[in-house]
Amino acid sequence: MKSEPDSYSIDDLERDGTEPWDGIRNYQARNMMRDDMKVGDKVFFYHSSCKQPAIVGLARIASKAYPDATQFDPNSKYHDPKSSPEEPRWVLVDVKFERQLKRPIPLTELKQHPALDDFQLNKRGNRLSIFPVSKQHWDLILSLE
DNA sequence: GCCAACGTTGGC
DNA sequence: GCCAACGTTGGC
Repeated sequence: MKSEPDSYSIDDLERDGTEPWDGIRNYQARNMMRDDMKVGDKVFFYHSSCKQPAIVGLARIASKAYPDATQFDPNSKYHDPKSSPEEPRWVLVDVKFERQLKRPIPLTELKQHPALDDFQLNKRGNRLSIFPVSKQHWDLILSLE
């Protein structure tokens, strides 16, 4: 799962412990949270749009998908006037801090491994803020730590 | 249903 | 700040 450290970093998650992952307004990402994520699933926490884009920590899914309250709040930047509590359009999951990596694994380094060519972060135009990681990729990336 | 315009993401 | 990628919007 990606996050811009300027808005929410791995340090913030460590401080907060568990955080509702609000503001996802992409149908593909929403569907993955709704259909594919299970409590206890492991998560890579990735810092995007910053000096050193990198995988920085581990987390876990801490809840099933439930409606994202910010969509009903007119004062929220995530407000969606087309959504209603009766028929919520957007959901979120809670994410629970597990640990920081011993060192951040920068995107530049991930790109150097041919075995990670088809890892989504390494693909051009990758804009999904949430995507699945295969066991092979997971194990390889963790071994770089 | 097509497609141009526009907005956003995110690496560099 | 630039630019590629790509999702969304809206006119037709």
